[in-house]
Amino acid sequence: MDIVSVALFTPLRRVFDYLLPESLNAHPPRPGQRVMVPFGRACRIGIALERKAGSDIEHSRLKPVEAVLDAAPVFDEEALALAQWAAAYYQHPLGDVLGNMLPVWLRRHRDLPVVPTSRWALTADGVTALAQGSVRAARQREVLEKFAAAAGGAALFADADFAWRSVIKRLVALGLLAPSEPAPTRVVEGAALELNSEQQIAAQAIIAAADEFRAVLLQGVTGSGKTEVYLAAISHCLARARQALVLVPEIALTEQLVARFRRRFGSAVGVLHSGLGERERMLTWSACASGEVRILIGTRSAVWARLPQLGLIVVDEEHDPSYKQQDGFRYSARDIALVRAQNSHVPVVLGSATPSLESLANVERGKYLRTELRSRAGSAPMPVIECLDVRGLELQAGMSAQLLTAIGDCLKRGEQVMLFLNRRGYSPLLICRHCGEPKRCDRCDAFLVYHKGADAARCHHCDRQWSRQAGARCCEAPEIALMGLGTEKLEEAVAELFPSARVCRIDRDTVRRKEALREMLEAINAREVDIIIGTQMLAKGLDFSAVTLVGVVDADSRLYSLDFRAEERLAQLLIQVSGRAGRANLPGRVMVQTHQPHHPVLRQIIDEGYEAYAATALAQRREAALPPYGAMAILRAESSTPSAALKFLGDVRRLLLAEAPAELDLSYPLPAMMERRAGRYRALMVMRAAQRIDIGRLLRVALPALDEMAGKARVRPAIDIDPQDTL
DNA sequence: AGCACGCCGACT
DNA sequence: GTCGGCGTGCTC
Repeated sequence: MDIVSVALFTPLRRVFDYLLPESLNAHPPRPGQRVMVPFGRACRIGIALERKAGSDIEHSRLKPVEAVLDAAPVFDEEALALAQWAAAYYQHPLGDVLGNMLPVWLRRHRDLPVVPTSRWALTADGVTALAQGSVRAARQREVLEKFAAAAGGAALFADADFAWRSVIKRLVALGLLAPSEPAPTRVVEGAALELNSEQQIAAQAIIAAADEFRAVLLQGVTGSGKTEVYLAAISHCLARARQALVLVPEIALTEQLVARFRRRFGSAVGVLHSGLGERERMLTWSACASGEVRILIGTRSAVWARLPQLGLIVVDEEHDPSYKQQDGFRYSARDIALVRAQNSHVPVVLGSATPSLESLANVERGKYLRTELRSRAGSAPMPVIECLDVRGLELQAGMSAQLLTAIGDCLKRGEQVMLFLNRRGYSPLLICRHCGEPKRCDRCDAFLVYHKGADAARCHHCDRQWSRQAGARCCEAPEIALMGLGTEKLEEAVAELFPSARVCRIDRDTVRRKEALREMLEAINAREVDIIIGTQMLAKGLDFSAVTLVGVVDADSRLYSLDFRAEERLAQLLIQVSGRAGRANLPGRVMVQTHQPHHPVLRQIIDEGYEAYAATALAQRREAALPPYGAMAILRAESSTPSAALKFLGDVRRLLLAEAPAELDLSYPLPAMMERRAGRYRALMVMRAAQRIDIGRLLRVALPALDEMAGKARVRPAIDIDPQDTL
């Protein structure tokens, strides 16, 4: 009797046993290999795990494996071990963990995609046609000329250039172009910048650990040249015939970085992020697994990419909360990067101007090695942050006279201004002037936000939108007034106040289109923009060289958050934001408007800097036994009826208390910050312990009962280990 | 999660 | 009289 257990891409916390039919004896599935199995009525793709002689399931109920897919396992040993570890650590079903680790294509399609020819060369006819000028169509001629100009007549077009694709197809049909052998990816070392002494020390620290696990915290102020250190370390890694993985928090950041990496290392650079199509992701994934891609740059999910010769991992902006997946499998790519580096005995670099308190605590414990970059390129000084007390001041579109004057002065000098406001849309409140009721979303506990461009009242928490008048059922003839300030309105007001200034807004609404962000960044860097308005999206490591004034229009909203990490976030945001101001010979200025000028956090960040703030915050966390000095997990629950989630957590709490060791702290069930979201009611319960193993052990014991209770109560539970926010 | 079966409203 | 709404139950 030959049986194989198979993990399926379901949220079910178990694996399924299948019989191995004799027909598969010649090529039995290896662990990590995809298989086709009958499941319920349908046939599904799963991942073969270990072979065994028997099963707990009655033999007659076992079905046979239908087929073994692919020539080789899609998970190597390293990946399978990592999956097992992650499933145990995050208490998440193995099948779903494995599903998250694979490109969607491999979950959905039986066969691998046909690899497109991405290289073509001019044929003899093509050369002649071009020489004779017999190609009439401008686009076709343009493409042919590009090929003619390229070395060996084989130009490479970006995969995304579908417009070119169709032209090329036409030219191939005409016999002027022919597919050519794909050239091997080449690492073409471009010119490296001279590293300064700090950068050399940092790079050396990483290079020295080339064959062992070492976590290096690269702490460098904005503009101190962290990327050059990454490049130096990666160059060394490539020279040793190893692959490098670079994680970035935002898709928006990949483009700038990819361009820079491609300039230095040529075509060996691969990119993986959620903005790519299914097929594209699959191809890059394969190229990583085959070793064709030598450097992979990507967002969160790229941490799972198969890199058989992995030699270095870089986590850029390591403090960024978007490394944590916020639904489903709630893993932290930053933490996975560390585990992966450890498993593979390679160094991992955590880069940030504002390291997470976790990282600083690990430096303190001697677990991470810290190297610092203190000087900015061109020895530009860090800008001074000015705290603007706006209490009692008259504000125009949220801006004080002082800020407006500073903007005017800056524009007069021909320099760029950047304004931050963390609310998108036009106005965050639509109020009925008769009854004073704000418009609310009917599926969330949230107010609607008016978007002027779309002339719609939108909920930012689900995908709903209404017309401006609709939905106000409060009065017979509602008169809707728009209150409050969003980026859209700020943009409008700024354009009115500074009519000759060219204004550009960067937020989730304006970068929705794929190319939009790149175009805007190009316009900004070409100095075709004077005032840049945006949400925190702008703060994430985007490079602007001519900005000398940064205005934080409203720092207050973040001071009232109940989350224990809110202050850390504010500190990081302020420092990151101020890093955008001033470069080289242009001194920068940062103005932070607040109604709480004496707020201790704000004061400390402004007067003493991030390091001092971090030291204070760490002391407080230690005092309160909060992360990074204690373990935390959150048990979340969602239900479609108001009290079911809360009641469920109450029941779970009793269950856990019966099992829990005394040192475990279990909060009462709490409604989530926004209890109702997209029509679902959400509740949570915070678990804390000195050691995370205590939480893990307890959950592991309680999970079967918990899952059963959840099923009966029709509640969807979710376990969030090391939560990023407690709301 | 899928994908069924399974009982009650507006349509050819 | 059907088509179809999504409630609940199972999947080796």
